[in-house]
Amino acid sequence: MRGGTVTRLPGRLLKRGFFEASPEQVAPRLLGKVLARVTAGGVLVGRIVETEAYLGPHCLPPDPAAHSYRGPTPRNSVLFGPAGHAYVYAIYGRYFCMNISCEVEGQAGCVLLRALEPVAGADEMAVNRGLGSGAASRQTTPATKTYRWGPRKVTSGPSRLCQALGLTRAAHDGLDLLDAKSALQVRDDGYAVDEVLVTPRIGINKMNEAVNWPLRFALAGHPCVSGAKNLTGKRIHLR
DNA sequence: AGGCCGATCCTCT
DNA sequence: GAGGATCGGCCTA
Repeated sequence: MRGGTVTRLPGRLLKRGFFEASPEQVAPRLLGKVLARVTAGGVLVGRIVETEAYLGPHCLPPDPAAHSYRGPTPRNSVLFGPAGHAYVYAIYGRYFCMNISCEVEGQAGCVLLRALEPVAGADEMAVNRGLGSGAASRQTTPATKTYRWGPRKVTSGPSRLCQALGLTRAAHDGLDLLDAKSALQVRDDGYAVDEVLVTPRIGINKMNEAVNWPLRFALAGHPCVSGAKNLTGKRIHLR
């Protein structure tokens, strides 16, 4: 079953060391792990099915697409702190995106969460998205390939997943994701990942070399990966 | 099914 | 003062 109300957190917390590494390493390894938000009424859980790596300014060459590219600012300060913390920022005046800080304290670098698969609390997620309760389990229309409903409409996209889990900068930026008392946690429930799709990042369009860097990772063939296109790339197996 | 466009406001220069 | 790590609606077909 999927989407029912749950109060128990699945699996176990990840270790700090998991995130004290290059985002390029962390991003693919994060696939299959779960993001859990503890609310007053229960727990919203989504499996991470799509990520992107953003490299810190200490890297050579540095990553011009990263928010940390020009060094610490009030907004991105979490990125320069310890690993395993949430960096939530507002974009286009209406949306939020969520990242997880990587590297040791003092170095920036992060992983952007681009898509989840609802695991628990799917109905509440659908309501948070402004869709009807039950939208996550409602069938889509395969004939036209247009996803009017279904889990894809609920948590597929970096700002959609924030809306689904009710994540905001005010409430969640800077939270430690590896603390059992935290309202937002990343956990491992033993889900085994097979094939990983690797492509360039989405929305990085400026004329620089970083446009083509293969830093987007997704569970190959998973229906909740964002975008109907952008699915071409090499496929790898994690070692 | 794919492309374009506007919304909307915060952040940094 | 410019420009977003986006989204959804509307257009063409």
